[in-house]
Amino acid sequence: MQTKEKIAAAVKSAVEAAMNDGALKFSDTLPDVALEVPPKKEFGDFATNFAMQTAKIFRTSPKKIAEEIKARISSDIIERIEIAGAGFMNFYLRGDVIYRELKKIFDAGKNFGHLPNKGNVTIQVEYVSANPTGLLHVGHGRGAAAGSAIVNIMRAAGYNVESEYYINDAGNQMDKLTKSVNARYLELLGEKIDFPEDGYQGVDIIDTTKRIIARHGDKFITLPEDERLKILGELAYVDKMLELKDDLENFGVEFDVWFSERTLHPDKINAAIEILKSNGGIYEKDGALWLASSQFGDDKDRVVVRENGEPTYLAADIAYHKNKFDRGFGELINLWGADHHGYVARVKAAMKMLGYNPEKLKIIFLQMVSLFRGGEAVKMSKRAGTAIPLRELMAEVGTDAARYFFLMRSTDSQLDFDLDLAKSQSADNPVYYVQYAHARICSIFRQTSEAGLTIDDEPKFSLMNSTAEVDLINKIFEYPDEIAKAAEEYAPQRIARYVYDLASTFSAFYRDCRILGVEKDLAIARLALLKVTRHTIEHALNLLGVSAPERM
RNA sequence: GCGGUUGUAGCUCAGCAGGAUAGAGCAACUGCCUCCUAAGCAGUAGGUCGCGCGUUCGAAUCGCGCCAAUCGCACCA
Repeated sequence: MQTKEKIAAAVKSAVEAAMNDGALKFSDTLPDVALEVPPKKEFGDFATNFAMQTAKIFRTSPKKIAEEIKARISSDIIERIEIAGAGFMNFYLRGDVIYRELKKIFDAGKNFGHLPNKGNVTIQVEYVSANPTGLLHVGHGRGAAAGSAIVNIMRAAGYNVESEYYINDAGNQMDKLTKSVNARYLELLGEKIDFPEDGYQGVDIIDTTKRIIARHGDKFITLPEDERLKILGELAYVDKMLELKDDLENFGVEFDVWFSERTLHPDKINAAIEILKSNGGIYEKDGALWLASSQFGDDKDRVVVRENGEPTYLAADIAYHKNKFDRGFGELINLWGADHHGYVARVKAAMKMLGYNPEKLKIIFLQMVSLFRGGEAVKMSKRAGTAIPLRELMAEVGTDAARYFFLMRSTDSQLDFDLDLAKSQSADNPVYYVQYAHARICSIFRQTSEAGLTIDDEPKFSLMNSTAEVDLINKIFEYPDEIAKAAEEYAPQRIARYVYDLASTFSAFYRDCRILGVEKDLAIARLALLKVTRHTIEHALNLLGVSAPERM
């Protein structure tokens, strides 16, 4: 049991004792005993506002409640309790508690940071899901970083997670890709063409076409238009998918499942539509089929099948989400660009009408990314003629900096990405700062190892009682809680922030506490603490998908 | 007009299941390398938490209204 839980349990039984004695009376349900690490050290190691929260329930002053609890509490880890402020209970732990706790973490080794399994349900996280019609841009990069970090964090927190990429490989966008590549193909082979008005203008389309020509030459030029379109479309699709997977791999992003939209056409889409038709969720009007989404919170009804018989994107999305629910996930998490928020109501309405619980579908929005260089916004890529491709960003600032910067901010804040800062190799740059702390620890290990200093199984942790040492120990204790919260809130920025704070706490330790040149038992205890610290930094950086270099 | 998100130090942002004197980094100023990486550390200064009203013993945090920024409101995705 964690220290926190032990204290909470002790408080709870004290409350029960007080009620049995008649000192406290109530007729309502009591809240949980929430323990927090107080903002100031003089407020103890842990604190709870339980007495203040229950003042109304017990119809007594918070101070009296706190006194009654304090009088009845019994715990072998609490040294003393002080009642402060408006009724806070501040707990001061017995001196040896943190060393026993540290020993547990030390013994856990690489398992520290991996929380107990949360049961058998699997949670699906779907993210990126960009159309295979162009290069991933920095907005997708933010989604890729956030999605992969959330998956990593949730797994560390003990959830079973499956990641998925939905490939929009059907419909208009693919037609546009096909027409664009066809035009470039003819153009590159010397034909005079009119580039399609709604085609993709980016150079990446020309690059794709060049690769196709390099492989297959001009042999499609003589084919009838429809046959050529069919072949070029497929070749372009394959090329675009390779390009996309390549970028993601270089960005440290992997998926368990690649789900093709084509597999939904037409049977699964029709099946979903039939169900909705039969239960009144879909009706016909003006030659089109409409989803009656306004009955379930949407602004208006939406077209599912166009007048011309083509299903809309929404039709595929309904079938897709139905399929997800049918696969039995305990929870579905989608990461969407903020510009898609208008879709939530209609998709949830459809799920409700299909008999699923829309509450199980959680949608996380990623706000926009703006790049800045020299204080100026950078909007377009000079080479690509489009939004800045992720690969250009990676080439400029590196994967580690790109990922860390994407993850520093909460997903629902717009992100100003300072390219100059991300590139700078200085303490101003948070990712370097954290990595530097890790490299420094590794350096210490190299030198202590040369000096013949080795850690044994029973380091004398209690020798470490200075502020810098105790601060670092306590900071490490916070890690499992941070993982749990980051997972619950889908908030990778918590980990980014935590590891930065940890690096900062370590830096103070580094200043005050030498290893080489101090008495051997103390040196070994400190070294053991650094082992735990190094592991924690590395573990947290891994969750973020950022490397932990041993030298810098 | 309707809806989402955001508004906290000069700048970029944490904090938001209500709680103790609102935090961090950058920028500014001041110190610190005979010492395991100065890619570092310590300190000073900097705030009507957009505005107003309300709920509460207590509001940056919850509710309502307003203002501003941004995204969206297709038989596009």
